[in-house]
Amino acid sequence: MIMMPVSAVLEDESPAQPDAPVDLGPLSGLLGYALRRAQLAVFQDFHRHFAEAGIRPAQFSVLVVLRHNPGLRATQVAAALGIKRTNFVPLFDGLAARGLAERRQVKGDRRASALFLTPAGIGMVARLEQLAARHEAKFAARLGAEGRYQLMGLLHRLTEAAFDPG
Amino acid sequence: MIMMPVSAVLEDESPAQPDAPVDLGPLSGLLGYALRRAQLAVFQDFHRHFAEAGIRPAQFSVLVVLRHNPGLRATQVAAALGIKRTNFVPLFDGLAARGLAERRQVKGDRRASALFLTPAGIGMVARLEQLAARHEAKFAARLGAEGRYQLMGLLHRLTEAAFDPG
DNA sequence: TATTGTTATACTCTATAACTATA
DNA sequence: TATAGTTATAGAGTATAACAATA
Repeated sequence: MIMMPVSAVLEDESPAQPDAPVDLGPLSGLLGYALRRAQLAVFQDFHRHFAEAGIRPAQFSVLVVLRHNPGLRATQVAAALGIKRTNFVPLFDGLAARGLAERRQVKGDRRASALFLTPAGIGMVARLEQLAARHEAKFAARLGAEGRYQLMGLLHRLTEAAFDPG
Repeated sequence: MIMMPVSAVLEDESPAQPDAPVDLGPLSGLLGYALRRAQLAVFQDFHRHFAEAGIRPAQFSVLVVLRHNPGLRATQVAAALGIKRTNFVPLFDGLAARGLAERRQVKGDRRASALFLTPAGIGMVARLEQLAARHEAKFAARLGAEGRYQLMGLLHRLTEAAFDPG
């Protein structure tokens, strides 16, 4: 027996009932849709943890890369993170304006500059990596160590496929 | 023994070598980073498949929901897809301007309108769902049926966790 | 000629506040 | 008072084109 909420409002178009659950159709079986929703969920949690530090995901990724690769050039950082050089400029400018990072002259190539964290930037990364660890632990707890390991492996397989358009 | 590429360019800052691979540090272990890269990879493939139809992911999701739930109101569609009502307006306007969807009066509530696809919109969705099936099959082939099933399950667990901020 | 960094620009997505016309 | 839809606006993210300085 099918029970449905009664609505006296809508008539001859047989439209959806106001309180009926929405049928996502083929959307619910699409990897891209599930990935987008999961990524938004994780990034919302990221934002909750990092809002106090005033750092967004893209900024975090730049800070971490410069922490582990001091002296990289803009083009290299951008390429490693999948950011276009042209968009990297204002992103880095924001970090530089806050005194977290800086450009230094490169001897032998006056076009380029080498990018470094300032001492303040290094301190900031140390703090952020602690926040990141707690943020990550929350999801690891939800998936279990094995589930998290499986997920990382599956995601890497998808990412690698991106550069091999079959 | 540690081997590293020689660079005569940079000196007393011991900066990274120009051609050395970039160390992503803790980024490579973060679920959020892996999710973002995987989602971008899948959406790039989506774009390759759907560019000829001139449909972006958000538009596709609205069309599919209206195909399977004719007569929904804007608020319901937006909520189901995680879009703010205010941002749904121009998104739907774009579909309406192309003759793919339309607003109809609701008898009994003159504030609201019921949303429907036009015949052209229904035809478009039929075509898009075929494109989506091929797009999806590409990634299913890369993961295997079992890997894809596991991935969907893990992603759902992350998404559900979003509404339970622990 | 090619590369590095940059400016200008535009479009999408996302977010908040505030308005209107209804209910 | 509350709700449905809308407008205006602003901030991020992402995209292309074009330029100057340098290699």
